[in-house]
Amino acid sequence: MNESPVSHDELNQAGHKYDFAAIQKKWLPVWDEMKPFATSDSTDRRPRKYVLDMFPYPSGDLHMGHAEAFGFGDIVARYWRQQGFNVLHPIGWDSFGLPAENAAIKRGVDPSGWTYENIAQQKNSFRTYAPSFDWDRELHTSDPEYYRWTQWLFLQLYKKGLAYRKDSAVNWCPFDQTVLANEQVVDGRCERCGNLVTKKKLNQWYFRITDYADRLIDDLKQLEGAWPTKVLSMQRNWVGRSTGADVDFTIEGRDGVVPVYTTRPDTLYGVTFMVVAADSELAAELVTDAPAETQSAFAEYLDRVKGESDIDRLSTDREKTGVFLERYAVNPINGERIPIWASDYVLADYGHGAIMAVPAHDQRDLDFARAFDLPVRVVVDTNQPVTGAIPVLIDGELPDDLPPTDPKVTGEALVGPGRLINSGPFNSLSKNAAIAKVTEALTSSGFGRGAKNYRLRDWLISRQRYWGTPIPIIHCDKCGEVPVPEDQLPIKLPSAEGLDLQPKGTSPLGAAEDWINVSCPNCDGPAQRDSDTMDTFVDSSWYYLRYLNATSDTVAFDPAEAERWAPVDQYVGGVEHAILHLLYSRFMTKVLYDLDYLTFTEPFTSLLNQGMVLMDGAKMSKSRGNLVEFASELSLYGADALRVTLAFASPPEDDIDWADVSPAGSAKFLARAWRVAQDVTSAPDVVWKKGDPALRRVTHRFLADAPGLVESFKFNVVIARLMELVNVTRKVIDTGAGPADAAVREAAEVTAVALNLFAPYTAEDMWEKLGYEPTVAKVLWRKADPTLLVEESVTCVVQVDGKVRDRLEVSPKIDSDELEKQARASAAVVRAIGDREIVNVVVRAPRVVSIATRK
RNA sequence: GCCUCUGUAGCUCAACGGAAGAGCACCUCCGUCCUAAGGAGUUGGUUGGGGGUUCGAAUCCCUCCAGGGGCACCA
Repeated sequence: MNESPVSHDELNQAGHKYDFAAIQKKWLPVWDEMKPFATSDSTDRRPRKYVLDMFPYPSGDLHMGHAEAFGFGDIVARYWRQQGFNVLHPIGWDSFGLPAENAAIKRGVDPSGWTYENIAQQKNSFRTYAPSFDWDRELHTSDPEYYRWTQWLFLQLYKKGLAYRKDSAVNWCPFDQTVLANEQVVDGRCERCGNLVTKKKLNQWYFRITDYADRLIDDLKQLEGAWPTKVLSMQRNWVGRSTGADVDFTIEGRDGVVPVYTTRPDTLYGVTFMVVAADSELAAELVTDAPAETQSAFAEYLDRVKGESDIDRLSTDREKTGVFLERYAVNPINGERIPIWASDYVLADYGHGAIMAVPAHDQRDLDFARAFDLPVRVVVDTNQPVTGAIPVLIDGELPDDLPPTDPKVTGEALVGPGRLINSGPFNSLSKNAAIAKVTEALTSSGFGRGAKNYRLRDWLISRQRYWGTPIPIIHCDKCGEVPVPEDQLPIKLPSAEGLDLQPKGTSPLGAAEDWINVSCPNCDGPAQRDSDTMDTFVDSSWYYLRYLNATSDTVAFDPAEAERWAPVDQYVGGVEHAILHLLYSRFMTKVLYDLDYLTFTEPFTSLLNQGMVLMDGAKMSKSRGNLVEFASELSLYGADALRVTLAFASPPEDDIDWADVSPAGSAKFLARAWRVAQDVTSAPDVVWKKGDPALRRVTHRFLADAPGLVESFKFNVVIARLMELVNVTRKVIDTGAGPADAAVREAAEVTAVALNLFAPYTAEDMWEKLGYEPTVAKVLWRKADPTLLVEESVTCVVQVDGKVRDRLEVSPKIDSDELEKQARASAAVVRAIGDREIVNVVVRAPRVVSIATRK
């Protein structure tokens, strides 16, 4: 969209016109002096609200996305202050992480220097944007004063057995040369750099988040209605709980049992083969006694599987592949002998890495059975239509004796409900009853038991990089793994000077000899520090608590302060963190609850996900050439106009296309509102009651409606209503009661107070023009006068057979009988009824009378 | 493929089952040396389509269509 920007020169032509630049310059130092948003101490008796924006990674400049998100958070924070709450609204920096390190490598500078310069710059652009932050609590996760407590947290988890090391095949980004958590792999690619992720066997640190899987799902109930349903379902999906049973199979020529997990124990009689994960230890073991031919076929297959990227594995409709291991398992329920295959469609790290295959009732098993011509036995009569089979119509109708549909022929597994057949004593049971009965039978015979499984894996937190929190563990030849005593924290990062930060697969810290070599805290013998650093998501998993005691050097946070302020009442941030950050924070909160540091189990009571700011329908980026610079928009239109534009463009959770919005329009609106305040000629002590009643009604309807709209995040509607109020006030000034009317002052004051949410500079300047001292941000929201909310008359619609036939002006308090009488008396209504008989009259006073006749 | 959310004026969105409305944009007029600022006013709708429930449906139910998002060999 092409529009000429409104420069402040133009707006300022006449000298007393709205000049956003001058207003910004005027009020910033005043606010700096006042510090109106410093959180008051614990003696403050007002009720509290904790409003938190997801803290930014310091990338240098603010961009439009920041402007939007922090704008929304600020609306909420300012709103609660107006409602009489003591509001905590802090800000900090997620300042550890790869970009600093990559920039450092590229330019040969210190990651620390790069980071803190960026913070200074970004802080500066924040200043003009003027969110109502309490800067006194500013924190940086890369400060030793902060990461000392991240290390302390690690040790608490370690003591609880929730932090441990293990060898396993982990996600490895060959570009960033570091491991990644499952959550950081998106479609088989590194979520940071986009390169294909490979697998690598490494010894790594994990947090035992799977211990909390059930609670991470069950506690979501507390958040229903307060978090976006989308996020709730993403969290639920990610944890991925399923319930079923473990069934113990024996294997011929082998001691012990092989448990398999199934969600369908009811289909146990339909098992016709077993599949083990090709890359599992069990597969390797089973194949050792097989004929040489089979061994080499298996080895070849395994090579192929290992070479597959996750992208290959994830692609849909792949042909099923596998190798018969020449071994047999025994089905415990009926003693049947079934062949064992190895395949890549069974995952080594889910369940037990082996499955019982029921091809008749599982699509994947059926695909495999059809690929290798294995038997298919139907054990549940599902009576379901099968889309893959085309029934033959006889005289245009389905024959009654349609033969049972054979999945092996149709290729469609029968997954629906039904009754059991071919299942011995369980025949004729329904699917659900059979699941219970078979599980029971397995349990009592000792061949199995009910079981749950999760998609969630433990959280891999080691990173082979420099710019992160060092892991507070010392490795001693004699004593093994020794946690650093808490009084020796923080383990500070050594200077990057002289270190080769170039990614090479091992941590750069390993080369810092002075740093890495220490004496063992236990035996004083020679030992070495752990050279890995923690995933930055560990830093951000608990930062919301650090704000409560941001400067304390004795505790991570004070539980009493947490009791006072936490959990966060309103959290604001992008939906891109719907899984990662939120899951980790929820986990850490539950851990701290179990350790008795907290009295609540969910960190964020309410969550607002803002949409993205797009340009021409696409994500903004330099390479795409559609980047709208925050700084240039800021100098063109000012902070207030940008904030209004972003809040007005759409509901906050929707995306905004910058091509569709008009910051110049917002600037015009602000100028219009500002002029209203300027035009007011009455004194602050006017008597409201004497003001123009029509304007007062509009003002008080706004006062009544705005709080509900803000609380349901309908910021765009609030602004539309505010525009309406300003328009009506303008009209009263120009062609109505005039600028001296009390209602005009009242409307202007309400406008200023409401604008404080969206346009703090303009609001402050209006407030001054209206004869008050700063700051408008501390003015309480005025209560609507209920007597001004009732209309003196309402229009009642009279319908006859659903058609509007007349309208009556009636009192809002009219009773039903009187209203019906008036409606029946209406000439138009009588005409519409004619000579037909009235069969029903519905009266909803005072709005509607509906008369139905026999036709 | 499965699960979800959303379709209302050109745009962004409102409307306890009760008259389809706001803001912006557009257009016209006033204004102005010119342009802009500013002001006044008018347009604009099969509420995605079809069916049902109801005295009455944008709203509830079914179905289809179109978009967005999530999940997707997790046994």
